[in-house]
Amino acid sequence: MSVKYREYSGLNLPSIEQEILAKWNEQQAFEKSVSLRDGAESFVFYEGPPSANGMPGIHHVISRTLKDLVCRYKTMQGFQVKRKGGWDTHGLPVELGVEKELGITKEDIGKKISVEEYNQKCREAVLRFKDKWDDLTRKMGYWVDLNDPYITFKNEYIETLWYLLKQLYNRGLLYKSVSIQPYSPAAGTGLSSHELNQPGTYKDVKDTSATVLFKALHNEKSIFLFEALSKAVASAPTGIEPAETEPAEVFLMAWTTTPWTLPSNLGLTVGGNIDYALVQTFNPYTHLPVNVVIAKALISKYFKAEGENGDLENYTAETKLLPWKTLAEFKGSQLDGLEYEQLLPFESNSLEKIQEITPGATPFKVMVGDFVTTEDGTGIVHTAPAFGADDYKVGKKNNIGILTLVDREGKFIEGTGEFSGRYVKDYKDEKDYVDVNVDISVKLKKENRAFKVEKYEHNYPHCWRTDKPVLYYPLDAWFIKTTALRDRMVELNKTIHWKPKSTGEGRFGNWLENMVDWNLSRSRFWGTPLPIWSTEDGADMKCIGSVEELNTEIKKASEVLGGDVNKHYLHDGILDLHKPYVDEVVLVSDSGKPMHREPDLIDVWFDSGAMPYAQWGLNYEKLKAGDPHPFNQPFDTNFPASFICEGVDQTRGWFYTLHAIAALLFDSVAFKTVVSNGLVLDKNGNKMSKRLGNVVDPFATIETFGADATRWYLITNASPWDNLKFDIDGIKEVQRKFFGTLYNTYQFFALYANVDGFTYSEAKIPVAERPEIDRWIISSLNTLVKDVTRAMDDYEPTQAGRLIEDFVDEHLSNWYVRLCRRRFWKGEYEADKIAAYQTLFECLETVVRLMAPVAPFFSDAVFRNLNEVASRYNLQSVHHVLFPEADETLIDQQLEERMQLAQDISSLILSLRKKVNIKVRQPLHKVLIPVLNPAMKAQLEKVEELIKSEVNIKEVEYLVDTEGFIKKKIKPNFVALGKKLGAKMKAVSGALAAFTQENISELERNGAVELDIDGEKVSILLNEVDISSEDIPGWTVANKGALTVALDITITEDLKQEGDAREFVNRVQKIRKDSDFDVTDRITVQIDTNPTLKNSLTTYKDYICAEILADALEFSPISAGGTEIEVNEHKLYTIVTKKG
RNA sequence: AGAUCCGUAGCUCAGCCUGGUUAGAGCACUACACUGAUAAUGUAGGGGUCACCAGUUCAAAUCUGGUCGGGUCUACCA
Repeated sequence: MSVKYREYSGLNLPSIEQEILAKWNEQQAFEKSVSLRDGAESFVFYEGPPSANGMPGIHHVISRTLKDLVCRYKTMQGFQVKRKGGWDTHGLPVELGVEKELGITKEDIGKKISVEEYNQKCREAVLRFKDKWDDLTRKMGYWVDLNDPYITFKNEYIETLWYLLKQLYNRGLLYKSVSIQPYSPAAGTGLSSHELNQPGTYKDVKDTSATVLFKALHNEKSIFLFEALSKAVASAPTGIEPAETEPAEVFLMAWTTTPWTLPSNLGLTVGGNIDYALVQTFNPYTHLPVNVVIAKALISKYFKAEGENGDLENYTAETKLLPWKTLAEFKGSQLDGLEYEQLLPFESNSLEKIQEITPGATPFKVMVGDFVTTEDGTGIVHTAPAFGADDYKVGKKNNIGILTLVDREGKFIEGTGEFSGRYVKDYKDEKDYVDVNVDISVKLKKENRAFKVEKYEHNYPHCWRTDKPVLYYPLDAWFIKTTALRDRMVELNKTIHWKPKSTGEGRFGNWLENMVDWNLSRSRFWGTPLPIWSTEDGADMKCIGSVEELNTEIKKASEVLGGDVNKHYLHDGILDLHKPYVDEVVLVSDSGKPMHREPDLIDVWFDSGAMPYAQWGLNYEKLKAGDPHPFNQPFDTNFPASFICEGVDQTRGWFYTLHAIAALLFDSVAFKTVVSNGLVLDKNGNKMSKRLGNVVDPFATIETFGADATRWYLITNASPWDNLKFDIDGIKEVQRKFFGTLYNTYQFFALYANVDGFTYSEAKIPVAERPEIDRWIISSLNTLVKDVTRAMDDYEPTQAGRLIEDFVDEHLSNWYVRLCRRRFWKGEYEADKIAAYQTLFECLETVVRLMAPVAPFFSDAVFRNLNEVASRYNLQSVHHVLFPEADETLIDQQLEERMQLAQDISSLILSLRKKVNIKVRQPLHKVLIPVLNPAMKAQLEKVEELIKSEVNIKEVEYLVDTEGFIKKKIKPNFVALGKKLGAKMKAVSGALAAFTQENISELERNGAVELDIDGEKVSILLNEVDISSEDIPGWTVANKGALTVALDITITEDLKQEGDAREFVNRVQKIRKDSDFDVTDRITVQIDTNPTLKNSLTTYKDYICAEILADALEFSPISAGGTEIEVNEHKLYTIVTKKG
């Protein structure tokens, strides 16, 4: 075994990581970190499965670092943390990738290429970059079980999904219904939201928009409108006579950018709280008098202000300015239920037809909907349930039926009059395409049913493949009735610990409140098939919940139906649960009819949301026993998750599907804590994208700067949930500042510990017996442990990391080591030195354990180096030991405070030295520190020695309050006084500012003072003010807060000589170093005669010799070969030689 | 359009929950020092209307409301 601490020749993080990786591999460090905790309490972690059909990016590094550090931390706290990896393998991105690669489109599948071949291609493509991912996982130090991951395309996985779906089905939570989905008539296919979000699909187009007039029926629902009308007419001095032949008409005005949907109109929707007005005016096309209902806020869009109350009587076709007049105002809710005349009646949309499709439907009425705005249009929304999701929803609620007068090719069906057979948009690139929307508008104009027709430019989605406008179309789909359990899901969500909180309450909470049923259907090829078989008339259905069940049903169907039915699946049963095989299977209904599979696949998000169960697979014994959790072990100890973590973009993705399935089927949360991290942007705050060329290659970053520096940077630079502007310079800074400093500290320790043979073999010196500074750093260290633990427990790794950084840099390196350097290289190997070694060792070892979760490599390297010599643990890796626990008895608040005082005072003295230009090497006689109270003096006395040596001062003199000598200032303590005084604060503050030195002294003597504020007596206590010294007349002083120091800058002859001596020592040390002498080499020194310096050097001969490891100083003339040095402006030659 | 996060020095971020009177670090820049840890370190300097507006309060970077700008998610609508 090595007895020396390893020393490095320079800090090379990547190479250290290589070494550690090799060790982990060879020693099975990860596996051991799990098996060492056998029998311990589990901390359950779920790995959100990435899709391995694309390259990993730097943004994957951040969430995986978070996952990893939490798991490592919990392991170090004694929990057992199993981390099963997983791969998301189904879904559109995979399919699109394969289509692109093969140069085919969806329509070609099943034609140019068989479904079987196509799916085979998908299966191959999906793990294409698995090696790259595994490589990144290893190199970034992410510990996750890669040997036995769950893979969503495996039969066992799909089978569990089927089991879950069947549970939903049995509970009536899985149902088939029509939904309005984006649909491309040109391509003949529905589009997923993903496809709709392809770049460039939304385009600005000019469409014919029409504001049309729906004629209100005159009955009790609308009576208030007609009454308002007749009242207005009656009160008018010369009203327009409602002619007998032409009864007054009231129109509801609605706007549409898709006039082709008008024949399918079945309702009008208004906002309940929106104000509407009944306006008397004329139709600008027919010039007939009309009375229209429109949202009050939108009147100005249709009528000019100058036309208000215009001359309605003398209006003619030639009148330029349309006169108008508000007759009545009312809320939208008053319009609810109002009926109107059908706008464009044809044979295909007669009431009989409508009720044939939807029995009992009551169309052509006004409804109230919350989606109505007064942004544009008229505030009355033309509602055609087939062609808009909102329309469908509100229509269904009000039972107005549904009409789909356009077929899947995008043309009007037969029975729509002159429009029959015409395409609603130019889907076929026809040469002489005439826009049917224009024709519809013209027809309406002629019929006095259009008020305004114009071209309207808006943003509309287009099919990314055909470039043709999408339309929203009703398609059959299977849904999970998530809304049935909405309240429970909201309730369960309240028990989840969200980081950050707002994502859970806001983004996720609101999402739950407004949740709609989950549309599971996807009409694609590569995915989990819906395990539902139905008869042709849809009367009988069967949902399959396991492979065994399917095989049984396969046999049964074959027996009942006979013939060739299922003949390929009789022997071995079904071997692959994907298309096309499942589609070949025919089952039989209880009534003996053949059943075919419902053609849909399910949403991939169901795949990943079901991973808590499917990752373990279905257990048949438990299933047969009727276990409510029939999954393989270790499911029971691994549900729900203690912790999961993914990007915020998963809030409505994975987080939601996990939550929904767990709530729906198991009345449980799926995870107790969830951390959602923000995005990684480039250094300018732009999203990284291949297109912009600003993506950061994680491999290159890790290879150049090391995984630890990268991880540390990602974690400490910003809170995980804030977006991170990724800047390479930031990593460089981390590397230099944090790892560099820590490395130096370790290197320093190793250097001297090796010289002295310190192996931590001596008995531990009780902390109480160690010097003040040791007790201080140990107190700070324990405070650090306490704070880091708190931060980590609260899932605030950013804070934890920053705390560690501050400790290493400010306390350990720049104060403890700096002040203690002498203790390591001077003197004998005895108590004080051993205490120093033990202290520094303990600090290093603890720091390394604290940082291990975030920086797993470097921490392990240092830990191993320390432990190989000291053998304090019988464990190989820092990741196997326990996380440090703070020892409260070692925390001394007073001590930490006074050390802060010492640091502040030293810094003040250094600034004074700088001001008067006296270097630190020149000793000074004394420093004066006014003390405001005995406690402060007691504190200072304890750190006096440290201050003296740090700033090279002989004596500290404390100035107690001798009146007049110290000038004091007084300031109200706002926190204390504010509460007491409230509004009088300003006056008191003014009064205190005017205090004289006598006033202050009086307050200090009596402990209180009475002030007269606006005739009121106010008593101010000593502890309600802050008194500080500000000046010592006749001295150069420096202040910081309540602290003041004054420096005696007289340099006596004696001090001067000592200064020379020190300067000389410094020069010789430099020579030693330049000559590459070992720190322990003894030397001889020859000095050229120099009268001024000889005196100084002789006086301090002993001191000098001790410092530079010389036996004597020899003064004799040097003729040649000497080194010229400069000691306080005196030039001097010297020869330094190694002895022996 | 809705939800949410963010806006503090040239850059990266603390401080905000729990309001308190000189708003802090680090990086970068400039000058000086220190040097047996040296690709480190210290001291000093410049640099801020705490995005904007209004309110609450004796007191607002901090609390409330609104506006603007940026990001993300969801939706896409007559």
